[in-house]
Amino acid sequence: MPRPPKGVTIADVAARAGVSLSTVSRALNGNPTVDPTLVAKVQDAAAALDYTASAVARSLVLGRTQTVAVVVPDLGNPTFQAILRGLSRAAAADDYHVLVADSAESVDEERVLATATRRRTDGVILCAPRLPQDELDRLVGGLQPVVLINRASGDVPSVRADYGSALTAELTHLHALGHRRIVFLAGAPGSVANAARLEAIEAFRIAHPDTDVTEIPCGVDFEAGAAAAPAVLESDATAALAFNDLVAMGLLSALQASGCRVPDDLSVAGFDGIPFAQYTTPPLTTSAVPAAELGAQAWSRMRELLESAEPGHPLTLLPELTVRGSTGPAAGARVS
Amino acid sequence: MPRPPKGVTIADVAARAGVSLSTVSRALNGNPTVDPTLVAKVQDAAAALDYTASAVARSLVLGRTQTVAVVVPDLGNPTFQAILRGLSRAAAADDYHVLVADSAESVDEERVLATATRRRTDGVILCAPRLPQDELDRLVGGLQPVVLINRASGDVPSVRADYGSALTAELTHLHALGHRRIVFLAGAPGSVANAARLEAIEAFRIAHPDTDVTEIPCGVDFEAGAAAAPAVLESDATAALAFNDLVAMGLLSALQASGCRVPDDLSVAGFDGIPFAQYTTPPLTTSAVPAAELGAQAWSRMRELLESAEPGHPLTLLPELTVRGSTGPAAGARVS
DNA sequence: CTGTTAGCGCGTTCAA
DNA sequence: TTGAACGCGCTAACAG
Repeated sequence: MPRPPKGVTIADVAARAGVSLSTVSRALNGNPTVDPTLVAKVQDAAAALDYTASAVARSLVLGRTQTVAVVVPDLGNPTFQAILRGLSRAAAADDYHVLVADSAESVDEERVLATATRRRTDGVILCAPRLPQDELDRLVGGLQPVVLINRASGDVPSVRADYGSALTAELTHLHALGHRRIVFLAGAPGSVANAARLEAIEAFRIAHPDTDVTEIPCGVDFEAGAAAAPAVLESDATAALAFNDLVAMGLLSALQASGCRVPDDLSVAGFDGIPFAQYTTPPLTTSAVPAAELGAQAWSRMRELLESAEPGHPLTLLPELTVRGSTGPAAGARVS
Repeated sequence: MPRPPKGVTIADVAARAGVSLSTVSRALNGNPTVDPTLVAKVQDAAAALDYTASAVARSLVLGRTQTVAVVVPDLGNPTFQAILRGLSRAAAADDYHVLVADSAESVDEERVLATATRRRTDGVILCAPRLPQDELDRLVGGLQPVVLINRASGDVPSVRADYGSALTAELTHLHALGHRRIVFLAGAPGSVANAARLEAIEAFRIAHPDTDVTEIPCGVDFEAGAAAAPAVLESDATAALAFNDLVAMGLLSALQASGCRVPDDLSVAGFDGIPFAQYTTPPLTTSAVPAAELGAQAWSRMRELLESAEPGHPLTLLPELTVRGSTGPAAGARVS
């Protein structure tokens, strides 16, 4: 077997085929103004030399890399994974590549990675829940084309899930079950995802003066949820609403470990609708965020931007309330 | 605020600083043979113009992209996510970028993506469980530098989890609990991951003639596991060993839905040790594959390759048996 | 229809 | 120490 020829260039192909560089370029790029005979010759030569045009050189001359960057807060979180997956597959279908960057839930990294990855790609899709709004506004200017996920900034194309409405739906669900004292396990204080939820809670409080919704600072992962269990038990709440499913799972587990029965003693609801929420015991009531769809739509926006077509209008998807066994009638309501 | 200057080139900086292109290049790259005065001038000019050298142009002239490709079978699978996460963070720490490609569990895609992504990166880290060995052997030649995850080929650097030993440990665990009739829910027929498990099973059969281990064709996800439940129930097995945790979770759920008690009626064990396995009911006995570590080590190998240092010797990590509530004494054994 | 020429934006020789 | 010129590998404009 011939050694895989390193550094075969277009000149080598041209020499072997007995034509000029441009003819090789044209032939290989399907330019119709080339004699079919020569096309065949060129293709043969290219095949024989195992030639493929240097992507970097093409990128330089064409001014585009066929690659987009995606910045996510945590590759370990199923929600962002689903977004990335949907995005990656959609982009691949359009022959685009995806450069990923994990900001490790850090504001600094979100900022740095966005600009760093942008320099070697044609655009960046930003999922940066922690970045303060003013910084985001400032950042996106120098990043274009940009698509935002779960954020907005000026008229930058964006796709988002309506966290507020979804949380309201969950609260309403709990209220209908008779819950009047509810605790909310909050996520990262600075994040917009958390802010959206808090806003919905505030509106709910006003609409339902009979119901007491209190916040407990918590976090975004298993450990945070488990660590919050004592605080939840100490409160006199009959239902706990977690920032996301990971928190809910951690909480659920810790609660049950200390003898608390769910949903008999306490109802627990999550958020995001990760696949695993279906397999806890009891299965988790949650709001199903169509994350993969969000990713695919984000790509769609980016594609339009890259083709300098009108980007689709901002998209807002409504997560679907998914009622499962972890929520039930309020303990108090049952007694009365 | 000045418009973010598009297309500021090194010439613009040179003009503004009143020096030549080469001086700008040298100054910005920290070449010590430049007059400190000029360095300052250049830096000022660059800052004023918000200049950053084109990554593509640098890549072309330097012959390296500071980017590696990672091909994974499914971005939706927690195990590969963990690998990607560990890899991505390790690479980022060394100022490298990561291009991801999701082969969607397809052999064709594994093959195509590997070469396609290689062309725009400095190397590829391949996690391709489906690719037949001969194809893999042929492929890696033209891909170098390459690092393999959970595969081997010639003396290509690789990192892997010892699936065989881990499965043996699980079988031994079940055997010790008195199980003598065990079903194995097999994964993708062609995959090496599956082959490694089957091999371990065969060895176990020989070592334990008293135990009957039968395979049931299954799959690699929730649905496959759930769909296999009837077959598992129809068998007279007292324990089921799933290809991975996803399958185990699907199975667990379907079994319980049809009234089967785990582990009293049937023990269930998974594989991979995904975080969620801890939150099923009962919690899942499994083998914890250090996936993030695998990813980090894969990067480490790649880094050594890129620095043309001696790549570390092939690494094999042993997954740790994690016994939880889903496995218990065999129903039969308990009666006797 | 084909070949020659000129860049894409940068790093790096080679002289000065 | 600095600048001018060359080349990375390729595509596109311009002639022929």
